[in-house]
Amino acid sequence: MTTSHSGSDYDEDIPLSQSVKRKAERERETAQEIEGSPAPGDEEYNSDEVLALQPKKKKKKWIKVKRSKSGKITKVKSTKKVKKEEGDEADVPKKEEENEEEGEEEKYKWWEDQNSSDQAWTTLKHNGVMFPPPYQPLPSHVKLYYDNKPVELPPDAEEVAGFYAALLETDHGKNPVFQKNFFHDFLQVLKESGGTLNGITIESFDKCDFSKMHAHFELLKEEKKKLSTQERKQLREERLKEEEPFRYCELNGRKEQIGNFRVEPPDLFRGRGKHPKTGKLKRRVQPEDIVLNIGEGEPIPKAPEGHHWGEVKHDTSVQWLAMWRENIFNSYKYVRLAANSSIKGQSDLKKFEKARELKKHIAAIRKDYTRDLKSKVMLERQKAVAIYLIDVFALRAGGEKSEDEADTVGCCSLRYEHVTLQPPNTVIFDFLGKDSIRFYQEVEVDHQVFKNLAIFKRSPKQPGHQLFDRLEPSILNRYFQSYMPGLTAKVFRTYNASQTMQDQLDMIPNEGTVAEKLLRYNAANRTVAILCNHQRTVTKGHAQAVERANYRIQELIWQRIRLKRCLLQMHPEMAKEDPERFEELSTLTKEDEAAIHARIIEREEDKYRRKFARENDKLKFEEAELLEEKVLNEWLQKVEDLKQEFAKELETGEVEIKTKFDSVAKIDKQIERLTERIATSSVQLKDREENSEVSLGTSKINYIDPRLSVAFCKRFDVPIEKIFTKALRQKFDWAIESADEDWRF
DNA sequence: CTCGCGACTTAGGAACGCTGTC
DNA sequence: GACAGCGTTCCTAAGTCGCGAG
Repeated sequence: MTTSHSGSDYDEDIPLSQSVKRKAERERETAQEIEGSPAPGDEEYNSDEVLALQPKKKKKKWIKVKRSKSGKITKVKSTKKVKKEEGDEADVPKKEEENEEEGEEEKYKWWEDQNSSDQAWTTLKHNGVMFPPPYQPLPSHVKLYYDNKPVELPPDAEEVAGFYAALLETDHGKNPVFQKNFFHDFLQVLKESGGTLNGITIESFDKCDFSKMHAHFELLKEEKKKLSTQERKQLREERLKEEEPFRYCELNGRKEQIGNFRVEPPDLFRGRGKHPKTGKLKRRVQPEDIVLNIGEGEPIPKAPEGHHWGEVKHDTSVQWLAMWRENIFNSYKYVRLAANSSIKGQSDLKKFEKARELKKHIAAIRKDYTRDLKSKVMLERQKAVAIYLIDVFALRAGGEKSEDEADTVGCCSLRYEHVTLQPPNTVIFDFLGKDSIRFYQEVEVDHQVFKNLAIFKRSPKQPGHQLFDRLEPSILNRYFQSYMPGLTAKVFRTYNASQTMQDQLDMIPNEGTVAEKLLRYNAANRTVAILCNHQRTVTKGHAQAVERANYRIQELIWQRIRLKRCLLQMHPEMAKEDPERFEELSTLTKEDEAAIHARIIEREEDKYRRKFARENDKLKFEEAELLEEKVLNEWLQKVEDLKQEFAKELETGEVEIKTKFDSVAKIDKQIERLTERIATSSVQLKDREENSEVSLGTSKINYIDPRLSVAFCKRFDVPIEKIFTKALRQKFDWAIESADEDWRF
């Protein structure tokens, strides 16, 4: 926390408990001019609010000018209510064939229970955690080279070097910060394990050659890729069997899945964005580091041979089964239940019910912040603008961050340089949010918001300074509680996401094929994802994939044109009878057609060459006689024939009519088929492109009330499997079973 | 009464493995 | 029958926010 450091004391912010008075004050205020420079009234907050400007770096990196003390609100314990969604009118007939969830045991419908306990659990039984395998030293011919000389590393140091070598060619491996942090920790471990075994002293990262180690890991990867389906299955089964005891626990007497039962293996920390600590060694977790949480009186799982647990406790107020402290931030890691567990489901349901509750208050909140945009008290104005941003642009709260984390921001931590103002009321947001994902938006905002942002940026503030120098999430959240218990900044994201989804789904007409409905559902989903700024990086091959898909569509159109040419060849009079139908013939230029031919030829040749290589590979492996070059040439001759045919076709404009398509009826049918394929391919491509930078999953999993999707499926007769994967169906079982087609957010 | 810590949700990318297409 | 391309699952980092120790 930054403490008050300049001489001046700032205005006493009015405690919330006096909001009535605040209101009276505001009512005296007259409506302000909007356009042009801020009207005098806009600036009528106390003038002693001089902004402190000396960059004051304590723990915090960014200048916070003043922290205000606001009055406290009596906290209201959130009333827990288990929502009762009856409405299961036994009208779920088509679900019967869904037998994938092995329904051996009676399913526990926790959402039908009146559960109001504040304990996380009453009984809990589990087998502890699964440790990663111990380090396997590399074969003796695989070494790190230093100054071109092979280095004998003690296993502990070799392991760390290996972590880096594996990443050598990745973005992490090439990142200087990553390299520096890794190298520092590597030397540390090397020192701890007594230095190299062949007298080499390692001092300089640049003299280290990890390429041999890297090549070794690549080789392993290749081998793994080559495994046959059988071998894979075998390995999988072995793994599953080994995991079995750790996968499940007994919670309140019922078997439930555990989420991350595996202890995180040692590795180099891969921080996201410009992370100061990226590349540091994440050390191996020992049983002694682990705290188990388990029911009183239950058998304590055995720690691995020669080890013991750090601690065993019986805390029924928390959800975790085990935890340990990691060494990068000295923070905790927890082993908890899977997403499909009753505990997680309950929290989820509660979250959405809380968001729905906000519906009842949102009008008042909006009215109040609109009014407070003109408050005379700086804190109030900042609050109003911040809430506006959270409400309208779905920003996160934005808590303070320390120096040793990536520089990312949310609403309260926005800085001068993140917001650009373009009169009359356009704002450009440009900052890195959670996970260093860029938030870039040019938007028009409320005029008063615009004016206020200008005030918040006014000199002497400059880049590096906090926009909301008096705000922190806790202030906002405390204020939110006055509207509704449990209301916090993040509830707005849930509320706005689900409400948006509801609105979008309402606009979908109940018509068309399942595929069409799905497309529209995804479009709605996408609107939400965009609202929440859920992005993904386009995959490496994306541009190429799009190009290829476009080619495919072009080729389908070309095929259709050819068929139409056949029609005309057989019945020239058709051109006059239905000129529209043959319009597209003239849209294809000779150059385009030649290009299409060339592509097809190339692809065909490629195909045969690859086939040849593949079969010979196989034969070689079987030590059988290899195919002769002659075979390949025969295949290629086929392609050559095709090429000739194309060339002739291009020259004469005549298509050779195949017996397959020798009647009008046959051709018509084929044209119809092609037309269909062209349509679906085009739609799919468009959808894919629009999705290439948007991640739909995050909002589906965390923000959109699943009951919306369930209701949509029931109302529109879309199988739920089309929308929820198996894992999601398990996670949202409560929603699938409780929401009917009329359910509304 | 504060604030640092503890516990929880939310997040994107890597790894995995299935499937539709030729 | 191979295999690219894709969706799904796994992994763990990075947020939010309440609460209790001092």
